Amino acid sequence: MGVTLKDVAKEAGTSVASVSATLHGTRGETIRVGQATRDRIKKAALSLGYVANPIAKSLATGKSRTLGLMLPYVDAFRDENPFCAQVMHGVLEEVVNRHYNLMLYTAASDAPDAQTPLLVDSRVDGIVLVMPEENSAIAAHCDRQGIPYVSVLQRPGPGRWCVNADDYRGGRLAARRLWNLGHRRVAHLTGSMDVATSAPRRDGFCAEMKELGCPVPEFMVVPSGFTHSTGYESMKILLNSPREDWPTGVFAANDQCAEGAMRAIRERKLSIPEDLAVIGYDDTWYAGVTQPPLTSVHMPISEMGSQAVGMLIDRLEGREVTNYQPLLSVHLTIRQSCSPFSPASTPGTPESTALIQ
Amino acid sequence: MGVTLKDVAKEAGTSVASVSATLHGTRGETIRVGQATRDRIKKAALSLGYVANPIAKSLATGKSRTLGLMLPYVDAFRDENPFCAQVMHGVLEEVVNRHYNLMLYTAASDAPDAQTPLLVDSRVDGIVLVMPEENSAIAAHCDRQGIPYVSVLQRPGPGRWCVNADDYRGGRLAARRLWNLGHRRVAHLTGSMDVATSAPRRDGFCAEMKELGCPVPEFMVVPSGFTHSTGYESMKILLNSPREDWPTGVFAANDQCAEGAMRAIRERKLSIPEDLAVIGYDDTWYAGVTQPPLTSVHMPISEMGSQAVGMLIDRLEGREVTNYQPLLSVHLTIRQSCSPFSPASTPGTPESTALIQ
DNA sequence: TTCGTGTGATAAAGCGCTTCATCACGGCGT
DNA sequence: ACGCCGTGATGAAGCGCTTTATCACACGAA
Repeated sequence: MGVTLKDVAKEAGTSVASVSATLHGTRGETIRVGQATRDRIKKAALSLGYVANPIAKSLATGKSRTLGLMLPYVDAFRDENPFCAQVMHGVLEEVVNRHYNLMLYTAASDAPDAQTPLLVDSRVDGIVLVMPEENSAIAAHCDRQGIPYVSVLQRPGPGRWCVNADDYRGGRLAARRLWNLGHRRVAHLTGSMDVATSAPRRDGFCAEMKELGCPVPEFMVVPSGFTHSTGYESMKILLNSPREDWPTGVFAANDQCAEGAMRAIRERKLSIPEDLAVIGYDDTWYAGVTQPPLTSVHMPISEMGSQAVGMLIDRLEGREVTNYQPLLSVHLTIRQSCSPFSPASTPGTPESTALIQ
Repeated sequence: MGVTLKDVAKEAGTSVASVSATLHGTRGETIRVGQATRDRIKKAALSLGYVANPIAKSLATGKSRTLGLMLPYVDAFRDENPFCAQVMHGVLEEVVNRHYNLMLYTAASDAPDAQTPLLVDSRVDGIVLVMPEENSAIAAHCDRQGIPYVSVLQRPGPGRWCVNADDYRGGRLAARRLWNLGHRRVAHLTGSMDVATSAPRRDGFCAEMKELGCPVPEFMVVPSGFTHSTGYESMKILLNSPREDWPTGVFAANDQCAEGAMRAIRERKLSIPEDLAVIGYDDTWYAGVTQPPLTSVHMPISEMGSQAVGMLIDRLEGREVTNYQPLLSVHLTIRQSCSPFSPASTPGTPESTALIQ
């Protein structure tokens, strides 16, 4: 266990320096090795089964070709929400593409003291922070330690590297869709206000409705959350109001929330989308398999992950990054939960099938 | 950037050795430091903001306190199946509990040559392999390099450390449930046969039905897969047979497959569970939000992840592990997709509500 | 006084790799 | 013939930490 450079050097009858230069191509000059020794070294390495020790390499170079991914909470994956998983997908993909490695960290919420962020150690060259909620402790730690990072879902700030999707526009798209289908009494189940994306989605939604001449009354904006159960509860609140106050269209915080809302709606024996249209957010695979399938604002989640990684690596390798606060665009994916026609029933409001983009 | 032991030593007016011993408690003897210097050192470290360099530590000790998690494919997270995400949850949780770190690897399917497994480098003390399909290349690489590993979902073999759930029993539970509810014409949509869990589930299912005096005819065992779409297609095949051959109960490969099957069933305007009962497998959160919610064989997925980590660390730290091929138990979680009563309709076969465990 | 012996502390040798500084050598221009 | 330079190759320092061997120094017992 553990063939070292020295072993290879001895076998090939050369020096460690030459072996190092040959096997791990030094960038260009300083060390030169002739073709003959090169071959001898390669053969020796192969026959001994040499495999480099990245730890030693890291110590010597000060770089580890490893990125960290900091997840907001330990439960990021038990969670019913595939969001983290999808960010991770993008991150992993790009990391693999670029021949980097990935370390996983979690901002353990149970130990909020100064210890925790120490997890983010010098094993990594830089880190990707998934920070739906502001957590300045970790960012501060990175700043202090001089660890470059880029955050996902954190609001832009001066000098802050962060990738976001256009939540405000997402809200507007949802509003426009409902309005186009003829809905005039619409509601919004907001995400948790601790999460940075919630407010812009709500604001975009309300702004668009207002511009369309149909402002959303305050009681139609119901605090909810990003889970199935919060969606269910919040929708029930709406449906407990007098019948004439019921919305005909609902814009939910995300897909899980929307499905929760749909459950509440079904329990009232209302049909979707005829009696009540529903729009979700995120457009994860989940939206495609609900019953009925969800119309949802599509957020390029895994792209956000890969962009973050891309920016980070570019920065680490000294390339210039012009836009370090990209705002990725969203669009609406239309399915049956909010459409003029339903698969199994009579057509709904048929006036506008106009594509929204 | 980079306060070293030496800096602290100078500041405290002592030697590096003492600082090392004080700050990173050496186990017991060899080096002794008096209380006075101890205090001085701690103060110095604090004031300089010293933080240890784990890379150097690793190089010196040969241990990294880091585990690797090898995922079967890059798309493990884009995938609609939350399985990987849940294993990961368990892994991460235990890793954090034990104060280890986690590196993420992926068996990139696009580069099946010898290069790939090199990703698993000596940065890790051991690795957890999630190997639904046999992939001996990676295992072989670990063997060769002497990297300890434990695999999840790999069939037991001599000397092989692996954690599994009792798939055979899971199949039996599903069969028993259907039988108890009076179903005599039952079908099984199998998982992909490349995946180790598929066969035992099928075998358990068929064995139980046979023992109950109701063997499953061969055409009722339909090759399917672990996705929504394969479930949909396979169910359609079943429903394309003459009406009198239709099953009254279906045991699907997993929850996604079951939901696909349910879609096919709905398209035929059959109701679930009255006309056709459906049982899923895995019992991820997904099973709870389908329409109707899925009865599903519960597999302790995240526990499998944490057990794997637990075993691995125990081994690494020289503790004795008596059972290195644990078979975790499964149970049936009953919901509406396979129950005598339906929420919105007439009772189905009311004979047996007996709990199955 | 002398010899252990326990205590506090340190110098220095690695861990496996990178890389700077240096060197030997042969060919070429003048 | 001399000095120069490009080429091939190497020794050794150093990355930040652990750990072994060693040492200095009292203090109590013989």
